[in-house]
Amino acid sequence: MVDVATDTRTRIIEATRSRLLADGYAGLSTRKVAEEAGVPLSQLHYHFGSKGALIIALFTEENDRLLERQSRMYAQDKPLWQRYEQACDFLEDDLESGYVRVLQEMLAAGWSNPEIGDVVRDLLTDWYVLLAEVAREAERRFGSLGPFTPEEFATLVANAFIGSEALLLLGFERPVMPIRSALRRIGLLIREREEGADPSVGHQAPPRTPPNRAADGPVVAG
Amino acid sequence: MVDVATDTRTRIIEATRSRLLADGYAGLSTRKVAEEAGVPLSQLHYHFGSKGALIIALFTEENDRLLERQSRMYAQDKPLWQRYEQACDFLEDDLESGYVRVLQEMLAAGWSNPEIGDVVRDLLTDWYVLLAEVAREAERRFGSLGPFTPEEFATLVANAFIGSEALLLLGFERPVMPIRSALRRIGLLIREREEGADPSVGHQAPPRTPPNRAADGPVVAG
DNA sequence: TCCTCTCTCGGTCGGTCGACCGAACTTGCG
DNA sequence: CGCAAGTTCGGTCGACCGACCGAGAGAGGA
Repeated sequence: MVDVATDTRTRIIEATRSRLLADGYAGLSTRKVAEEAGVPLSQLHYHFGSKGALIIALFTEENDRLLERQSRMYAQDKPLWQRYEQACDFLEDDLESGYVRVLQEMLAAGWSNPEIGDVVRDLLTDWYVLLAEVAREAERRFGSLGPFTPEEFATLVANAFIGSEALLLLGFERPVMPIRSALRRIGLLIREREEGADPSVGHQAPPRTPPNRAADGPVVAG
Repeated sequence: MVDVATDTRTRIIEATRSRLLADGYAGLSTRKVAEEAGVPLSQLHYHFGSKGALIIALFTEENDRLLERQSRMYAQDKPLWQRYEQACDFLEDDLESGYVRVLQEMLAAGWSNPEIGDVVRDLLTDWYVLLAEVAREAERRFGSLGPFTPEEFATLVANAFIGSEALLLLGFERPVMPIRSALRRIGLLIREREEGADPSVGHQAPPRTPPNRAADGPVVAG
C-alpha cells in the first residue's frame, strides 16, 4: 500500500462524505463521488468492492473518531455538569462539521439496509454504554435520579439528543422551538444536584423566558 | 372524479406507503409503486405529476390523520399523566402500523429535499405547539417544571420521542437500552407532581431494576 | 534482468430510473 | 346520437445507475 501525496482511498472516503452531506444517502451516486474525488469510477470498486462497502467504511471511520473523542472527554476530572456542557458544545461543533448529518443519514439508512443497521447499532450501543456508566457514577455520588434508573436517564438524554439533532438538521429556527436551550437546561439540573444548591437561587442561571422571546443559543456556557 | 371500486388515486397512495415501509425513501421507485398498486406507471404521473408530488401527497395525508387523532386525545378530560400514558400507547400502535416509519423517513428525506423539509417542519411545529400548550397548562396547575420553561420541557419530551422512534426502528432490543421504560417513567414523574404524592412511596410504581434484568415493556400501563 | 503484486485507467455492460407521449376508453350532457 | 372532459393504457425516451473488464503503469524482490 503506497502512500501517494493524498492517498486515493482517503480521497474517495472524503469525497463520499462530501457527497453524503450534499445529496443525502438517497441521492448518493458512485459517479459523483468519483468525480468529486478526482479519480476514475473504477477506483471505487477496486478499493472498496461495492457502494455499500464504501459507505460502511465511511461510517466506521466516523464511528472510530467519535468514540475516541468521547472517551477522552469523559475521562476528564471535572464536575459532571461541566462535562455535560462540553457535550453540548460538541453538538454545535458536530453540526457544523457535518458529523451529525453523517450519523443521522447512517441511522436512517439502517432502517432499510440491515448491514448498515448493524454498524450503526454497534456505534450507538457503545455510546449508550458510556453514558449509562456516567449516569451510574452520578447516582453513586449525589443520589437518586428521580424515578429513573441511571440507565433510563442515560437513554432519555441520549435519545433527546438524537431527536434534537434530527430536528436541527431539518432547519428548525431558533425562536420557534427551544431545542438548544432545552438541552442546556439539563446541565443546569445536573449542576444543582451536584453542588447541592437551592434550585430557586441558581448560580448564573439564565432567566426563564418564553421561547418567542428567548434566544435559543447556549444558555449557560458561552 | 369517478369513484371506482377502489379509487386509483387512493390505491397509488397506499402502494406508495407500502413501498416506503419496505424499501425506505432511498429505495422508493415509481415502477414498484405502480406494480404494487396494480396500475400502469403512467397513472402515477397523471394523478400526481411527479414522484416528489406523490410522496408529499402521502406525507400530507399521514399528517392530517396524526393531527386529528392528536387533538382528539388531548381534548379528553383526564389527568395529565393518563394522557401521557396514552401517548406512550399510541407510540406502540404507530410503530406497528408503520406510522412512525413514514414520519421518520419523511424527516430524513427533508434533510436533502427542501420541499419535503417544509412539509415535515409544518407537521412537527403543529405537534410541538400542542405539546407546549399542554406543558403550560401543567405548570399552571401544579407548579414549576424544575429549571425548564414549559416550552423547553415540551421540546425535550418531544425530541426524546423522536430520537427513541429512530432507535426503535433500527431494532434496538429490549434489554439493551431501556427506551420504552425510560419514556414511561416520565409519566410517573408527571403523576407524582399531579397527585402531590411522595415520590419515594409511589402508587403502583414498578421497582427500579437495572436494564439487564428489566423487561423493557410498558412499566406502568398494561 | 524478469517476474509479481499493487494500483490506475478508460471503456462498457445490462439494468433501472423518472418523465412523457398519443391513442383509446368511459362517462355525462346536449 | 355527437361532443367534450376526465381517465386509462402500453410504449418509449434519454439519463443515470452500480458493477465489471482487460490493459498497463510502477515498485520491489529474487
